Amino acid sequence: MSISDTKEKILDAAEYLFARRGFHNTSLRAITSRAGVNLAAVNYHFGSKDALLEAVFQRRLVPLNRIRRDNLEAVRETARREGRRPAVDEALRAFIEPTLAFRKSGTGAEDFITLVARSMSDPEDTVRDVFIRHIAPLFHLLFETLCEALPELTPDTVFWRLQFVIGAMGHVICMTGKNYKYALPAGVTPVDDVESLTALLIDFAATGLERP
Amino acid sequence: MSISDTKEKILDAAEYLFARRGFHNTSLRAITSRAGVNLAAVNYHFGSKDALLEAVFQRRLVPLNRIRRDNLEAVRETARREGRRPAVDEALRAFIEPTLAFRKSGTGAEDFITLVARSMSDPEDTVRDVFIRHIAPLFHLLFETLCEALPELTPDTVFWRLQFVIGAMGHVICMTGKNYKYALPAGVTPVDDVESLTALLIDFAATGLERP
DNA sequence: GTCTATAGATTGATAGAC
DNA sequence: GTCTATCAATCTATAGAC
Repeated sequence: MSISDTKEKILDAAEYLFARRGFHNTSLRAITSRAGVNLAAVNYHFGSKDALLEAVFQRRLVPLNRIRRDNLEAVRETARREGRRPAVDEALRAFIEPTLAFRKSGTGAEDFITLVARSMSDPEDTVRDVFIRHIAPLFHLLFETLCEALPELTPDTVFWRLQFVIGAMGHVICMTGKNYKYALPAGVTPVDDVESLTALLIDFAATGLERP
Repeated sequence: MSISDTKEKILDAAEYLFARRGFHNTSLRAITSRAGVNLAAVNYHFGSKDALLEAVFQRRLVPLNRIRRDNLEAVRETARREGRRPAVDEALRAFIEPTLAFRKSGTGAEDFITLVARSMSDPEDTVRDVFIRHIAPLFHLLFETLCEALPELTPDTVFWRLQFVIGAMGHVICMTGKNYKYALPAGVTPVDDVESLTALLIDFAATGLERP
């Protein structure tokens, strides 16, 4: 078995279990058992459990962040070329759409995005720090773009409204995750359709952000 | 030392530590050590660690839910008497204001509301189930009130927009918690003022909910 | 690179003296 | 009700054979 094969198996199993049970509540035994590899393989290939978490984030978040960054910069560039300010809904879409799209990827990425959303409010510093470290530069770019799009608002207002949007997105990601149970009120049909939910969120968020 | 004294001490310590480190990551030894009581006291007074979590929720969530329920029913009653529909921002305020007010209570309730917000997306079923069990009836009442306030929207739309609001509120509760670190962008001043943040959230949420 | 075996520490829970 | 002492299970990490 080649090196990368075992590493990939471990990453897949860790992603699956971290998302469903949490980092601290997932043992290396559970990971290696699910991956079908030896217990000692994690420490051989990654060094420690913490380093494994970092590797799980790295594998998917680096490509995802590249997409989100390219999208955001395209929105700014287009607006600049057309001599107008970037549109709020375009900026939000550049960030939100590729994020929620993980849900319909059909690969283990579905689990990954749940892991990221949960990491945002994880009580453990270890986990939350990994999240913040990976997301901070991108969040900053989104914030700047929205400030350009909404020059009549104070940066403070834009900042907190953006936090509301981040919170809303994180929550629906958790809710639509595999092991989240909630009782739908009578008359409400479950929305399995990622595109509809994305559109609903972007409309809601843009309307709230643009309030005078 | 009386019975209730020891029980209260344990509840205070558990609340503090569960909020900051998470349920699974907090040992009974850490709790009893902080409370200044014997290790065996938790199992004597509460039966198990799970039962202790339930008691921590009970102590503060029962009174809080009574306030939120009374507020919501007052909003409906006033609207009915005046022959109009309930206002969206009034309904939101009835729910959000007493929740965020925990932050400035000066007691351990500050920690408690962080614990609740984090429980919403906790990876462990044990924790999330306690949250859902306590919040479900109240969420249902808020949902119904908003459906009355927004009869031109489908229940599906109201449901998901309300979820966005819940997510936004939970996220700012986590963010303003004691041990949450984040880098403020240049030009943004930290908002310590709970009232301002509450108003900002209600305005944002009402605007998004009322979108046609 | 993969495996077994185990060290070393921590956990929730309980038995039994006082 | 409170305490000490301890059990049995779990955990991460590593040493060393193959």
